[in-house]
Amino acid sequence: MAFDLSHLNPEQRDAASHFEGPLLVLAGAGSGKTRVLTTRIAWLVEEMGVDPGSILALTFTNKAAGEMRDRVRKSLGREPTGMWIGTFHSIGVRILRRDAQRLGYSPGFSVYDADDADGLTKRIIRDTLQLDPKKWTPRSVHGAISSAKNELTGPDAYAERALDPFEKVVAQVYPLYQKALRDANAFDFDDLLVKPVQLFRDNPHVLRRYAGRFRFVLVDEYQDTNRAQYVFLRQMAEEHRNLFVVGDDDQSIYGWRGADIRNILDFEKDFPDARVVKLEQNYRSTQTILEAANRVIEQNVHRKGKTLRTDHVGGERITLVEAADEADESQWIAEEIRGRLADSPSLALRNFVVLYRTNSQSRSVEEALRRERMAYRVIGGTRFYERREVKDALAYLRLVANPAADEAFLRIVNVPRRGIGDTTVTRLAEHAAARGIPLLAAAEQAAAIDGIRGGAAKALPELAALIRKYAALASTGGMRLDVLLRELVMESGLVDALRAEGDEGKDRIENLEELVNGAAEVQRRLEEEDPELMMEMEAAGEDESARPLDVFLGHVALVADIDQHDPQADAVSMMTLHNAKGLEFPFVFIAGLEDGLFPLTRAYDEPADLEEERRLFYVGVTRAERKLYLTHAKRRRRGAQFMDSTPSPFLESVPQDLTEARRTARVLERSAYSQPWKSSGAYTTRRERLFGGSPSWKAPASTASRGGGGDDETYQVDYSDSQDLPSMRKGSRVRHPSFGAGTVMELTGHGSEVKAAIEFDNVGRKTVVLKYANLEPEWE
DNA sequence: TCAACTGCTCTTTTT
DNA sequence: GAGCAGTTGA
Repeated sequence: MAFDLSHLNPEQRDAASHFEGPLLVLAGAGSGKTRVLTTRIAWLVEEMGVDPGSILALTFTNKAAGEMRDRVRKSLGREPTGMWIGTFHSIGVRILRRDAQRLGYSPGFSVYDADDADGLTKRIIRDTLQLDPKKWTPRSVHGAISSAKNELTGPDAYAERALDPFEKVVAQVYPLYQKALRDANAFDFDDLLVKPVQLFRDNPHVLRRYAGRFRFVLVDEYQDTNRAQYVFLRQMAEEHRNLFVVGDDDQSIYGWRGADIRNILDFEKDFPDARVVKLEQNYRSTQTILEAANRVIEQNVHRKGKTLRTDHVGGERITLVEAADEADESQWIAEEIRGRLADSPSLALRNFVVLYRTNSQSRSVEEALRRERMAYRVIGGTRFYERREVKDALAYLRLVANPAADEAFLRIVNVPRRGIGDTTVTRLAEHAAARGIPLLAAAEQAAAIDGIRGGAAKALPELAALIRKYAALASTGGMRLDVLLRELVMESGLVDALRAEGDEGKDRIENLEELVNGAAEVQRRLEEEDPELMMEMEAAGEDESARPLDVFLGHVALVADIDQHDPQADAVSMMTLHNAKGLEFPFVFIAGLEDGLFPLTRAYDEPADLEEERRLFYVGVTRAERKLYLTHAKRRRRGAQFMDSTPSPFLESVPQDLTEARRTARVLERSAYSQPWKSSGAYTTRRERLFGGSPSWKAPASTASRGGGGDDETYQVDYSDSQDLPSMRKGSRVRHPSFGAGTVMELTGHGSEVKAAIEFDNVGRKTVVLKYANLEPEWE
């Protein structure tokens, strides 16, 4: 019986049943490219009798990899045993786990995250090179190194090309940085892409092993590949040439991290025997939405050029919303969702998504949804593993897995406090550097190091002994991973220290419990021999192999969404536009369509950047199946200051006959009476009542000439951002999250920098910056 | 020498 | 609010 391809249209079928040779699928948004990818995999296995173990499928996010694996499993009706499906980074880890010894690493290596990498860069700039880390910020230096690595430019080649002073500094740091990583038995994110390429280049027989095994290579979101990824693919496919890539140049939004749009534009040049299939039929959106999307992307010059078609006709108009400020905008969105739900009982919260350019925009939307008592989940933003206590616990664990991981050691050496300060650490680092040993090893000898005395001389060997003890436990495999982690956070004193922090510490302890649950999950999957995880256990080395601990840490480093594991939950989704790629929702709100925010101001410097912002907008528009809302606010707080905003120029490219314009009640009211100080809205009104009404302080006259004028400034503080900066006056009773209840004694400053001197009932007088203090009215 | 405190700066997007 | 540098008191 022939494999059934009847669920595909002719172009899709053409692509999915392509057997050998390079193929580029130029797939528009919503054209079913994921379906084509998974169908091709199933077709190869079922119809052509290809061994699943010879298929390698690469994606950019873990989410996409997980979905692809699920779909393949479903369409095969069984586990695709031996097939490798994963992100470029996770595949890199797998390869390195097996073959890192050839690069001088051991399989228990660490993966340094961005913080670790910045920290290491900083130490090199400050301590080794004795340069000023303020002048040469670790972030930008590491960014330059990262870019160089992604272009496969090594330290020597970089140094030859370094011209300006900044590049000269980078050229000094770069080789030291690479050496420090190797000494720490650690890879950074970029290494996970670059090191396999080096490995293959220097060991042709290793490449032959992989290329010989994976006869079919598939890549999703090919437009996002950078130079290193491109070379990796070329290495893998050079001989068999079965490279199947799917992408959309119009959705290239990762230029800033090295994605090279030329990889897709020049695919036919690079692979002259390549076939190209275009998928221009869109199955996702209404005609209205699609027409708008086409108009938007037409404005870009650098593109292959596709025009999406749909069989859907008509569709609801796109709603453009003008709001007074971000709180008003968020409130409007929340109420619109409520209204939609009330109109159609078949709709659920999960049918709605709010998209924005920057993570910080999520806050006001969250507040509005909370107020309306609607469930929501925020994708991205402050991730679980980025939380302080989680990073601390993981640092302990990483040190246990890899005693050479100096960044982990530095993180926890005085957490919880054990009386080890900067001076002690510096002495320790000097000792370690002189002997070429890791910090942890130096800590064992602390008592013998000049200048380390007293408490530190005792605490350091104790810490080292603790780590050694758990390292031994991890190696024998006698203790379950989750049990090990639990005991480690207890015995290290981490939990006790958090307990002493009070309410906030309680939340943090809960997060640690969550982490222990994550460890238990990995342990369980390994015990059940989950094929996906088992693959990482089979390291190539004979004497050393990966342990559950290594597998867990590898996952934590690469999998961002340990804490948002519930795709079925009925909740409104919120995420950045970058995170939205590949997803679809019936109802989509794109918030913050203001000049300077979206597109960001800095994008105006480079035409290419502006085109990338426009592609980002295009990605957002094409997420919508049924209805699209584009909202903007006339005024928004950005960082420490307020900005009057004009609508995004992107809105001009959306044809008027496809849209309807709306204004929030607050905007209407204000323009009707033109009395901006008479702000309305239930929430503000409640605040006004609570705080006794009229504003009781003014911007000092001296600031009146700044920005929009003095009146404006006062108005901003008192009303328009009342949710962030409650209106108050001398004598108001307030509650501070850590200081408790108190009475406002004095108000100084202006604009967003208003400070309040507060006499707290328990802790006395403190001065707080209103913007950050998170004060609540005290209910009495 | 260290912990606690003050004051200052910072906020694009992500593996 | 967080991270960091600089200061102060113990």
